[in-house]
Amino acid sequence: MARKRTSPPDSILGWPEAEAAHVPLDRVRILQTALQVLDEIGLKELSMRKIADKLQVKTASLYYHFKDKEQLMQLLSDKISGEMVWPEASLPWKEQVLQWGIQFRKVLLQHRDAVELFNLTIGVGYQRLTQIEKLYQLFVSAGFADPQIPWIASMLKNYVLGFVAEESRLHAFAGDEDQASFEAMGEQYSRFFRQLPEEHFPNTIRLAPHITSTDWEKEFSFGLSVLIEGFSTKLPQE
Amino acid sequence: MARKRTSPPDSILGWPEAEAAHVPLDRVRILQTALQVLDEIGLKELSMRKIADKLQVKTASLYYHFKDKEQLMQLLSDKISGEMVWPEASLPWKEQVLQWGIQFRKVLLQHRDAVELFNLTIGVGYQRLTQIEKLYQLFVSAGFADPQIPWIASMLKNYVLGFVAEESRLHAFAGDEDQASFEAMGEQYSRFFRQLPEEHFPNTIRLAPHITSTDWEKEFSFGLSVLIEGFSTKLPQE
DNA sequence: AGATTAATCTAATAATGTTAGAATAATCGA
DNA sequence: TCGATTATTCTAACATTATTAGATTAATCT
Repeated sequence: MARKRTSPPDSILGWPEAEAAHVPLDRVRILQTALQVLDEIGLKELSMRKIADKLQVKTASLYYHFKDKEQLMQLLSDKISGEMVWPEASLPWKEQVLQWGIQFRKVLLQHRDAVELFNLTIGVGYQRLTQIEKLYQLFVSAGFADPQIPWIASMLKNYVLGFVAEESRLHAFAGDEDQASFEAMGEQYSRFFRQLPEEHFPNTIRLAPHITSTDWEKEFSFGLSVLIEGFSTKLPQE
Repeated sequence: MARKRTSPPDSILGWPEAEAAHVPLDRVRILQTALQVLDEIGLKELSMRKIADKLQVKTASLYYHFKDKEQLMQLLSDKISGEMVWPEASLPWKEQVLQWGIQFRKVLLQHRDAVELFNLTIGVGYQRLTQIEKLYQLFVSAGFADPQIPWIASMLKNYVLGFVAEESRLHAFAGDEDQASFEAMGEQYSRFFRQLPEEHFPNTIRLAPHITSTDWEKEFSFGLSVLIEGFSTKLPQE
């Protein structure tokens, strides 16, 4: 894994790889590998040491580039946010909301524990602010009243975050080893419901099949539709 | 803070306080004081050591009663959930949803960092399961279709969690020292918006006044109303 | 080449969750 | 009431964490 630098490899003179020995650190490169580490071992295991190790650098060096771990995580969440793809501004607003939600969910699912990271940090970075700005823009042009726009935008954002949180929580609950264990997942999960005392949780038990074998795509767009319809009722008539 | 036990205080003979020296530990008492500690110093500072200290007990003793910190936090969130007050089942379902949301938010605001605690643990405890069970019951009697009930209930729960998360996050952002610094809070908060580059965040800046001086009660019931209206559109006609 | 700044490392600190095994307290059977 | 058994709590250690001060090396500029 770690490449030795004592005896440089026999390579053509001036070949770039030769003196790529110790590339200096910078925020971008640190965040890059931090994201890699996150994807590999998850948020709970993500530590300054592990990031530094992967960079072949001592832990303390990171503190020259970041105030503390919180700032690093802050910027990490911002980097992830930067992967957002914006919906076409020409589309009707309902379609735009739909696309925004789909894209946001996609980004969150792309990186391990991304939701937890988002919930742990405040969205004051450039990318995350832009994300909200775009939402505001969307609802402004849809004709919503100014005071309600931040409320609506917040609801939409929180819906996606909450949804993906639950989605990946259940993935973890069922054991994340194989992705082929789709069967076993439903099994282990619904075993939990079966052991509940029937007299206290009649509805939970009766609805269990619908919970354990939910179609995430369907559930997600159902929720978006609920929100969009709900928003519509608050749209001022003209 | 810690009371010495070497020389018992001069007190009337047989006075109860005298031999209240070492009450044995049990889950209930530990969780009680854990909740106290949480309210005093917050989730980030909550440690096994601090809980044990308050109980005048060594840290390791807690591990006789709990598997690990996660289980303790798990049951702690469950205890908080137990403070829920359920809405009257005789009320119309829309009113019940409203009351459920209001009560849940109230409970979450009652304890420091309760939302973060809820987000960090999975809701498989008795009280939290009951909370969901009640929601299911509510939507069943309202006449919703079975497959959608878990979806709707999840949305409602996540809305309250997301809302209170944001609410208390902004409290913290503005400095939680004085509760009298309601003015200063808006000030420090809106200073943040003023320093944003105008060309990139026109909407955010224009809407800033509505964000910094939002009426939380109004915003909360607005959101509940959006959800209720949205749910209504999914109600099967009969 | 010499001096100044930038970047990284060494080494230490305080705090965390957790565990094995010793010591104590409580309980129960005779 | 004694002895043995079980239930709790403590002692003492481990490994890991984030963070910092100050020494050391590398890079840059005059």
